Amino acid sequence: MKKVLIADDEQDILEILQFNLEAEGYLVETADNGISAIEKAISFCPDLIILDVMMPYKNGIEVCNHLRKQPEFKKTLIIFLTAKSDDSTEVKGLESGADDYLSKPIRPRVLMSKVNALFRRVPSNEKEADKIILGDLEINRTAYTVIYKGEEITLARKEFELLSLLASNPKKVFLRTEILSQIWGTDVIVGDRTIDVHIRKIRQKLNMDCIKTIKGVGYKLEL
Amino acid sequence: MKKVLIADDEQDILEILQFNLEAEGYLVETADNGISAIEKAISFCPDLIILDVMMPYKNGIEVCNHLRKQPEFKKTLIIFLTAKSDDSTEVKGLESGADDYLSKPIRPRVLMSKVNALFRRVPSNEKEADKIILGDLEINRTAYTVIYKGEEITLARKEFELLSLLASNPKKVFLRTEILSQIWGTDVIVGDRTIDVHIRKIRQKLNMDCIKTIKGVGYKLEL
DNA sequence: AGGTTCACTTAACAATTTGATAATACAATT
DNA sequence: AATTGTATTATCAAATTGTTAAGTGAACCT
Repeated sequence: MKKVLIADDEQDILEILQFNLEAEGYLVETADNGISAIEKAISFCPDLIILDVMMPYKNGIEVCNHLRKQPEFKKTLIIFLTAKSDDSTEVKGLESGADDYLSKPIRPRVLMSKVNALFRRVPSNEKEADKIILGDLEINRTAYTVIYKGEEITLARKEFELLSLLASNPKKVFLRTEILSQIWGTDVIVGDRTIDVHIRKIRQKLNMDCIKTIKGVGYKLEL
Repeated sequence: MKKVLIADDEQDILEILQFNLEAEGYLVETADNGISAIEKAISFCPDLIILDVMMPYKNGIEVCNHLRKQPEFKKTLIIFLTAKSDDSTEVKGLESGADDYLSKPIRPRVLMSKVNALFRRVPSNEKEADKIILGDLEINRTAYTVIYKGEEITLARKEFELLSLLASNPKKVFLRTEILSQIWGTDVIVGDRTIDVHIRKIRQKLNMDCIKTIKGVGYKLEL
C-alpha cells in the first residue's frame, strides 16, 4: 500500500485530499507546515509527498530542496500545490526536483489521475533493487550499509553513493563526467581531485583493490 | 541523446517547441496530425511524445490509446498539450496512459522543466555491454577490456580506441587521415609516425599479426 | 552562543602512465 | 642504388591519477 504525505496549511484542503486519496486506497498522513512536513517525511517514509508551496515556517520549495538532499528522498515523488500560477514558481518548483505541479483550485479527479500516472512510472519492487550482492561485497541501499568480507563498514554518504554507483553495473567503466553527473548533479561544480579522494577512501576503508582505474577514462568495479 | 516527437497541427507551436527542445540537446521530429504522429512514432522510436489533444484525423487521446496498446510504447513518455482546460479532458488524457498534461498557452520554460522532470524519473536504458567479437578477439567497450585468445590484455586508451576503430569495421581499410580524425580529432596535430607506433604496441601486446598494413594507404584488421 | 566533530572539498606535490617524436633500421618499389 | 614508406626502439614531455594534509561549513552537543 502506497503512502502519501500531504502538507498544506489549509485544513479543508487537507481533508479533501485525504478523503480522495484514502478512497483510492492510499495510506495518508498530513502536516500543516514546512517543519512538520520534514519531520513527518522522515518518520513516515512516504512514497509521495504533496506539498503546498505557501506554508508557514518553511515553504514547499524549501522543504523539497531540503528533502532532495537526503539520499532516502531522492526517489520519493513530490507534487507541488499552489494558487500562484506564474512561470517562475513552477519552474523553480520543478527544478528543485519535484515531479509535478498542480495549481489550485484543486480538482480531485485531476489530482488523482496525476497521482496514479506518477505511480505508474515508479516501479514498486524496491526491495530487490536496493540490495546489491557481489561476491564478498554486499551493499544495502535501504539500510545504508556495506558489508565486505563479512565485516560491516561505515561509509560516508558520497563514498556510499560512489560505491553504489560502481556496483550498480560492475565491470562497466564509469567516466568521470558520468560519476559527477550521477552523484554530484549537473549544476554542482567540484574540483578535479574530488572523485579520486573518495575513491581512495573507499579503497582504504574496505581495504580492497577491486576498484580499477582506467587512466584517461574512468573507474570500474571488478571483483 | 533523447528523442522527442512533437505532434500538433499548429505550425508555430511546433517551431517553438522544436527550438526549445533542441536548445536543450534533444533530438526532435514533428508531425502535424494524428495519423502521421503514429507513423513517426513507429519509425522514430522517441523517448517522449508531446501530443496536442486536438488534431486532424486522430486526436491526441486516440493516438495515445493506440500507442499504449503496442508493447514498444508502454514505456514511452507522453505529454498532452491542449487549450481546453476542463477536468474531464485532463482526466481522460491521464487515464489513457499519459504522464503529464500541459495547457496552452505554452510557456516554454515550464514545458522544459516538465520534460526534464519526467526524464529524471526514467533511468536512461543503460545499453547492454557493447561488445565486438571477432574470432579470437573480444573487445568490450563498456568494461574497456580486450580478450585475445582467452587472455585478457590491458591496452592504453589510444591503443584501445585504435583497435576498437579497426574492429568496428573489420576488413575495411582505414586511411591514416581517417584514423587521425576519428581518434585524435581534427584540431589536434600529431606527427607522421604516431599511428605506426600505436599499431606496433597493439601488435606487440596482443602478439598478433592480423592488423595488416596497406602501404601508402592505411591499416585494416583481418583475422 | 561556543565548541566539537564529521563529511566534503581543495591544494599541493609525488608517482605513474601515456603519448609523441626523433633516430635508426628495415622493406618494397622503381 | 635511390626513393618512398613503414617498423622499431628509446627517450622525454605531458597528462592523469594517488596521496596527504589542510580548509570549510553544516550538524550536533552541550
